[in-house]
Amino acid sequence: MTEPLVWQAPQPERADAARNRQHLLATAREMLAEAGPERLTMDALAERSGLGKGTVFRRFGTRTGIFVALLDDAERDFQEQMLGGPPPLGPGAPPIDRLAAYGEARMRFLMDNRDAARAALLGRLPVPAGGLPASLSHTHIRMLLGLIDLGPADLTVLTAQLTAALDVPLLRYLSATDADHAADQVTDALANGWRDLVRRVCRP
Amino acid sequence: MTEPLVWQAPQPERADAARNRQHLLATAREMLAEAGPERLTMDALAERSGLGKGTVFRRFGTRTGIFVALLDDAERDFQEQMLGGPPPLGPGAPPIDRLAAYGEARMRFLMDNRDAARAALLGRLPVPAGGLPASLSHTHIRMLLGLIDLGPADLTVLTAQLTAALDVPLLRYLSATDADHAADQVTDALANGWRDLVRRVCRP
DNA sequence: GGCAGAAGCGGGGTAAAGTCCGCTTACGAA
DNA sequence: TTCGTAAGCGGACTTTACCCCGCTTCTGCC
Repeated sequence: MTEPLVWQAPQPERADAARNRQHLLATAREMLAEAGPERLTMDALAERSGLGKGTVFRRFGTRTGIFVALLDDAERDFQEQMLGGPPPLGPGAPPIDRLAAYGEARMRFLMDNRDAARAALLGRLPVPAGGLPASLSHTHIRMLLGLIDLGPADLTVLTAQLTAALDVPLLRYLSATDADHAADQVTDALANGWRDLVRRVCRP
Repeated sequence: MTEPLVWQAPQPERADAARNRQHLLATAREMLAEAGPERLTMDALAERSGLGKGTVFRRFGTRTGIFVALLDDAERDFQEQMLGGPPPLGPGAPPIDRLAAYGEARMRFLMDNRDAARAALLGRLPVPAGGLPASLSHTHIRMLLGLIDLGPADLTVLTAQLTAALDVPLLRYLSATDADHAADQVTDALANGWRDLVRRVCRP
């Protein structure tokens, strides 16, 4: 019996619970847009949504859990593009190109959801007991690396390294106090850097 | 006028302040060794050291600041090895070898100070306004990369990527609930992975 | 429909981070 | 030595995440 990857409510959710979850997510999104992440407190969310504090915690586990849920939600269609959309992001292109394209797409995605991304990814990560983590990003990168001929390589470690190299520089930037200043240039530089890193790592 | 890299008390510290700082650090180290990081609260540290809570915050800024200070302290002699010790860690070896050796050394260092490292690096990083960060690790890696012929490359981004690829996988492991289980094997695997990554990135 | 018991709910309670501000102390200059 | 003042100190206060547990509401089953 393994722990779930990230915190989540037990499987078969009762109808009222599901309704509340949706309501809470919608309210959270509103509050985030209106007043920024630091104003999104558990008490405020409970009050504004007309539910009890206990309920909020039951649904999301921790404050970070709210941002993770928000990001998951936004990630859903991004994920579809990734798994079944047109190349180079979707299947059909050579895996190295898909890897490069994936990095750029993920960066733009995180950038577009910067508030949630910052709070979700900087918050203390829930780590599954007894194993290495497997976020969506991690899984996808590992899958693509498996399709590339890399010679002798420890794919587990390489995946962890590349996942970190993809997310962390952007997160660092997003945490800077003036993160909105030159957002596009920075994103471009990071996307180019990712492309270059992939090329260096994967060339024969 | 730039912000300091990490939070620190204003420059010329009064004698009583310096004494208190040392006393607090020593007490913190004791508490960490005796009861683990989660028991090291600001209140507890203040009480045990016989000082006021305000003083603790004045010295370290935030809770994370204490772990950062602890780690900095431990890092001092490691740093000397790095800057002036024998090759391949110190100067004299080819920069690629130094880079590889540095990664392994840093991993062992973080592993030896895992409690402080985890708390310091997972805690919300204080990010300097208006620029990319420059931790000791970051600076050293950037310096070494500057000595290597990499062809066209954005060294700023590459440095951020490699710094992340070095620290994050280990931190993830350190955050796992059973982090002490197979510590040495994991460290070895990560060190090998780092060596391999450096080789891939830096080969002509 | 009625029932049992699990799932969900609410909101008061606790602990710990971080702030504030009036009092005290070190220390350079006269 | 004395004095002015900036630095330091302490601890009450505020805020907020997170826990607890008695009560309520679903929902599958007869």
